[in-house]
Amino acid sequence: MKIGELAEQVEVNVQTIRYYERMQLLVPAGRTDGGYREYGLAAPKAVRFIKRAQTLGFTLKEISALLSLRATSSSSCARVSDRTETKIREIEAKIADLGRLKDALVGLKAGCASRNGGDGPILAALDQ
Amino acid sequence: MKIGELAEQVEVNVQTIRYYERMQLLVPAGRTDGGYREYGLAAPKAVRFIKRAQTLGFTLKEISALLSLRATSSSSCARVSDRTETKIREIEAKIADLGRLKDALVGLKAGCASRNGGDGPILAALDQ
DNA sequence: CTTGACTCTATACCTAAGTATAGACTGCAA
DNA sequence: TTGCAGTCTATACTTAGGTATAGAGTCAAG
Repeated sequence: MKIGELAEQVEVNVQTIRYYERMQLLVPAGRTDGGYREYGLAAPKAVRFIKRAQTLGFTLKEISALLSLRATSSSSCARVSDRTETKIREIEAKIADLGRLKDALVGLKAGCASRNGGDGPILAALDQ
Repeated sequence: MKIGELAEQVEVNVQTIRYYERMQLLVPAGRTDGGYREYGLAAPKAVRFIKRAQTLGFTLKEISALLSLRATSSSSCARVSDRTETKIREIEAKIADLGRLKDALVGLKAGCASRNGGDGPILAALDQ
């Protein structure tokens, strides 16, 4: 599939896809004789992955690192495993933070009627 | 406390704190006669909240909205409760995404030795 | 075999979130 | 009372992540 079709399918700008390529995030499967980029079936999934990961607070650089964890072929298994472990811990920390933030909001909502509403809980949610 | 002390305590640039003020995120408790900003004891907590929330994928605008949920005094309880509910759902979606991403990485790590390593699981983690 | 939609590269522009600099003021301490 | 660190406002610059435009090439349909 060509870049325009991909862009339409995942609802992003064509320029954005080319930008991701410059950032090493999404390399087309190949090029036509005329020089047009050609994308495989996994491409839409990859773009959606990037977009979702961004909403989870990962930068394009971090997403690139995440994606490169897939490339198990070359570097040693132990090294990949280490970096993966680090990422897992980061993600767990985010989940914990979000959980506390959610609890604070749930408390806020519950307390709304009962008029407690101090700013304590919400700020405290992400404290340490 | 003055702006420099606050900045040092939370390890952010003085300019950043003033920037947050322009963005309506962090208003100083008051000003000295000479016009210096003065911050209360909650200020460091508020700055750390902003920083953490950013790593969770919230923009400053969204963080501002989160913080304004505290201001229960004025607008109607029902309206606040509604917006809070929406935020809670957003956060739950993020937690779910992160959980799937984590599972994918755990699988990757486990599968490393056993040489499966297709790119399937990691891209699939954030699909739909 | 031409025309119109699409693509190419390169370059310029845009917004969010800061960061730095200039020039003036504050305020404490020697 | 002067000197120096810290602060003020205003303005300019920077980086990340795009988005738009110009000018040239590609390619399928009529």
